[in-house]
Amino acid sequence: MTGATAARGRIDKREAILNAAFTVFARRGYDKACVQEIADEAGVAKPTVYNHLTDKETLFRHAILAAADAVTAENLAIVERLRDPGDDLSAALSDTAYRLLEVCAAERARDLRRLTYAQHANLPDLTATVLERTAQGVAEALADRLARLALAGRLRPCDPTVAAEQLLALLTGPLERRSQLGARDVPDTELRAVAEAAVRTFIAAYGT
Amino acid sequence: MTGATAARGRIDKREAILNAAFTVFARRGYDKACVQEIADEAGVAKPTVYNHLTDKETLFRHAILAAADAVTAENLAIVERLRDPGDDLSAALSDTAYRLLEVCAAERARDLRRLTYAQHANLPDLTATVLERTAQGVAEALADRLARLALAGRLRPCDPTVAAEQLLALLTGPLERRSQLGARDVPDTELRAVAEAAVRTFIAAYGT
Amino acid sequence: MTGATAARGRIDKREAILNAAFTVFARRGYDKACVQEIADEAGVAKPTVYNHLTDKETLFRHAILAAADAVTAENLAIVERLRDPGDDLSAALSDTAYRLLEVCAAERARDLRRLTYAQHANLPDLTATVLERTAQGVAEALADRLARLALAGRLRPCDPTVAAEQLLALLTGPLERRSQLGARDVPDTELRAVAEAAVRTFIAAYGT
Amino acid sequence: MTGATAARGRIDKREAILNAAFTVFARRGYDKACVQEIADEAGVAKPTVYNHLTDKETLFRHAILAAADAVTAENLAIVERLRDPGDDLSAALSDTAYRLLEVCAAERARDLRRLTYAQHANLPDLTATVLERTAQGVAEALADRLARLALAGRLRPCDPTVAAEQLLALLTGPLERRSQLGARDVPDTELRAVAEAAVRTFIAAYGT
DNA sequence: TATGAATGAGCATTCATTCAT
DNA sequence: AATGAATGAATGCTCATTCAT
Repeated sequence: MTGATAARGRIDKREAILNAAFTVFARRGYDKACVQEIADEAGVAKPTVYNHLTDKETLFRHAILAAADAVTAENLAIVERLRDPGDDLSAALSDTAYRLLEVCAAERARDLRRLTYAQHANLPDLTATVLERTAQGVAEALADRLARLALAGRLRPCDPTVAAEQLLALLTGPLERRSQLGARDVPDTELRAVAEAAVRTFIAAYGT
Repeated sequence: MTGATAARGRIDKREAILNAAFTVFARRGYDKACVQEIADEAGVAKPTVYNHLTDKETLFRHAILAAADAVTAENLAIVERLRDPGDDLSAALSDTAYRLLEVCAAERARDLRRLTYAQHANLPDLTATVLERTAQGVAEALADRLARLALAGRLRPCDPTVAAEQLLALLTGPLERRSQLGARDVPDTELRAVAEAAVRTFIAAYGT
Repeated sequence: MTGATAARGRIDKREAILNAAFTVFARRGYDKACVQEIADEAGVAKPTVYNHLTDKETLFRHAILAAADAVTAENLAIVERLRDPGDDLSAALSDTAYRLLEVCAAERARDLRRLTYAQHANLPDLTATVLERTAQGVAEALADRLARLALAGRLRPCDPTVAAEQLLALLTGPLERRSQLGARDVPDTELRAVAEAAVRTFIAAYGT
Repeated sequence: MTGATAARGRIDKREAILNAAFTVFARRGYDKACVQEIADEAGVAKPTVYNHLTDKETLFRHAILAAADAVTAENLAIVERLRDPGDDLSAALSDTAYRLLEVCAAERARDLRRLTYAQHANLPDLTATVLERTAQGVAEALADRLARLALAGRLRPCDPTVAAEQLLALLTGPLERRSQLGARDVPDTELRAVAEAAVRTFIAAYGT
């Protein structure tokens, strides 16, 4: 067996632990989650968890950040598609909007949001970091796209940061209320409706 | 001592406990908050807390609901003012918007939001109840006002529920991002800017 | 039941815990002793131990100091008898010496010594305090007696501190070696022999 | 590389481990010392420690015994010098006494004493062995010298075992009290004073 | 032989909750 | 009604020890 394989095994185990941690934290919340349960979920012994991640807190931070990066990657890929919106801008935006909602409504994003939010009192810096890596990043990427569209005359001249912020608000606000902060699964049709409504309002305000 | 006075004393004590509970829960989070600290904060002995409120969970529920009702009352009062918007609709909406933001940005509302959100995994029904009593109620009240305005021809005909939802989203979404989910105090001028931007977009989409 | 009785109960429990603690610490050593075993020995629940004594370390300190005070009281009472030595000084000293050896050879004193000594690396201040309260105190009391005896012409003029120190050394040194640092019970006749030899040497050096 | 060299390397590593062990045990005490720290101190991996020494306990025993032998060798060499005391017996004894005190006051001897003593409850046989190899051996060697001196008429006829025991007691007793069981470094002048006083008393009792 | 990685067992400490007063 | 005291149940974390390489 090669050293590379062994290293791979180590990394796999670490990843397994982080995944298990996210799962369990999402299931129980930070405080009620116990390291033993995470270890069980990951199929390792408790001290192995500590060997890899020091601390319950460290474990939490890494699990959260990993999830945040995954969610962000998905969202950025979606926004990126707006680089080439085609002829029907409204349709392109609706598509983007719907896809973003899909990601946000998915379990991982909801759990991530909830867990981060919940620990704000104890781990204030984590909130900031996560926000930066998720919402902020996506908002900026979207602002970039909107700026280009405005420059191309397909949107009225505007502050692209505010425009992006508002478009995202029009998506996530209604989503949150309808999902009851993630308690309820929002059916696909409703997702689509929210996306349509958001884009309609957005175009009314920012379209040419 | 009259019976009424005694009863008053009892009620006062209960209220003191609930206030203390909200304070401590906000400070530490549900799990890290311990009943002893709440008792101390309320100036009573631990068993007294149990005498009045049975359970840590019950205590939490009541403390949260009391805060929710207080916040809602404030918000409803603000929305109510839209019943008589005066000549300048845009100005009236901006005023309403700004005042709502003020309430949402205030500590109590932020704590309420955070605490509720955080316990979603453990107390799912509480999330629903709080949502109903706060956001939902305010959204409906706002929808009522918008419906009247549309009927009066001061807004274009529209689904008032969606309109209200979107106006609120345009307020709370940007607020949350700017406050970093409540981590940072948003200065008054920024609050005003968010309100203006929201109303501008809203009027563009729904104005006549 | 009166308040006094209740308070008594509280104090009794505290004392029971301290006694149990000393017993268990003596049996297992500081680190190997576990609080659960102490609680069991005292017939209380583990948290009760913590209610009364905060900490494993605090528990240890108090248990040790209580034992130290008890041992010291015994020794001081013995030394005190030298205040009235009677006609045969040598006999009086032998009696004192033997009684001191008895105390030092007894289990409690041996355990105390061992436990204190053992934790010196971790709790250096405790060593000092215990030494002060035991050896130091007894040495001083003995020096007082010897000073009076010298003054009365029954011992040759000398530094009573050194004399006391040496007399004690002549007792404890051989005792320790013979008991193998407390491992072996030294039979009474050996105790007596050590006392005799010590006093003989002492009188040879300090007698008139 | 010759087999001998390899063997040497092996032995060196073993010695390094034993030294590291003694250092760490002295620093932390038996229970608080952890094998990892010893391995680090020795510059080897943890399993290597186990390969060489089986057990934490075995490791402890060997480390202690090695130190005991070293201390004893020093002490025996000192006592040996009494074989040729010169004209001034008192001076020769004082010199011996002072040198013995120096060794006993040194860190290694103190640590050895403390560690052995501390583990008496758990490793009773070790106490006995160490005592035999150190105090006992030295006491016997000293008794041999004293016997010869008595035979040569330079000391009064006496039981040399008791005489040796008492001389040693007059040295170590005061030393321990003054060093607070090893907590405090005893300055050289005090060491000398103790030695002088001990020899003075000894000569008074046993001189011719 | 030497080691990186994994684990079983154990322990201090905390806390919600309940009695007895 | 209010409280001081007591407790059962958990949980984070450490460490001696062992595999697999």
